[in-house]
Amino acid sequence: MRIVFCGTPEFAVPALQALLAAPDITVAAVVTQPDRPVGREQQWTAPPVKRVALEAGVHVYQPEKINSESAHDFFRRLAPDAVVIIAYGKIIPASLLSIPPLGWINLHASLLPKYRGAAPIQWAIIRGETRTGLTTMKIDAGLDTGPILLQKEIAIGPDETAAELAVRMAREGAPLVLETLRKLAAGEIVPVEQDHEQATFAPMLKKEHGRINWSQPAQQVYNHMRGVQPWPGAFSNFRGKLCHLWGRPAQHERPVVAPPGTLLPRGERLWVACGEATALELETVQMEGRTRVSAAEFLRGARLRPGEAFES
RNA sequence: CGCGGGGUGGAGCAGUCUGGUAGCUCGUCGGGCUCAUAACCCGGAGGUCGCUGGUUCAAAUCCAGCCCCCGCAA
Repeated sequence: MRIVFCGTPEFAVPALQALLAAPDITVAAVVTQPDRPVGREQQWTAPPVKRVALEAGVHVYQPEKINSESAHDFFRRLAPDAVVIIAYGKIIPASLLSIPPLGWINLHASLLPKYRGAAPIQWAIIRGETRTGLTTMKIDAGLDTGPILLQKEIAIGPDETAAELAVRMAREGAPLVLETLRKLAAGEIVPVEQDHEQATFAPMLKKEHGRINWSQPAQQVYNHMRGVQPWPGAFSNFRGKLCHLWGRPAQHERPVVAPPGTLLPRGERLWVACGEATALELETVQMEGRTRVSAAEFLRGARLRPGEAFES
């Protein structure tokens, strides 16, 4: 089977590697986002998928616009049996979707129709889910609305972060993609229309999604912290400065009597009052312009006044 | 030249604007105290204040250049 692979970040890498290693599959080309300047120094950086493709000696195509005449020519000329698209980062126009006979096969990191959109892993954790899953589907004109091919459930660990879960799901998704392609080619899969009534959405995270809401119970604050790793990270404001925080729900028998956001030193340890009389224990703190330090180190330098609180 | 914060004994910070003997919390070492504690008390060691140059009677502090770290933005 001849395929074209479209993908960009680390999440797409395991599936690409599996496809490259599969004896019955030929990766005719890899399509990925253009190199972009990254980081404070604005260094031009190739997407992870591109690096893997180049190592494997596969042709790489990085169009600025996927909805262009040259992109259409590219796909028509290669004439793949199927296109595998994983976290590519652009909406594919319908005129391209009809080119491969087996269609465009997408790996999505949720049990569709739940968590449609760009950040399904993050939102599943933020919402406190204990299980999620992987779905392969045929791309159609909508956003993650295509018919389902295969699904696999994945348990979410109680302390797992979005970054950790993403690595795990990318790895588990690779064989699922292979299985989907093979069974689809063999006619062993009947695509199942999604139950659109049940759909929920997982929009791309923005910076402000990282801001902590201290009026939520500690467990919810913790779920939020886990879900926004590694970006945008969970943060609040302290003494007028942005402050990235890592922690976990505090163990306590008595209700915590302090307004949400109040910093509560307990010797070398540091709690923050949350909603419903709960508290979160901070493990590490990173004030803007400073390096990340333990709660104990933060306390030594901060000289907290009684009743001081995170501003929001 | 994208914007901004920072580099001070082993750790985290204050001091820099308003130059004038290097400070706080902790650790460490020695001693003491206590049934006990988020323990406490006394004493000691440990610093080229990122680097280079300049201004000055005098620079952690003012000026210039360089190195490194971080937040934002992309």
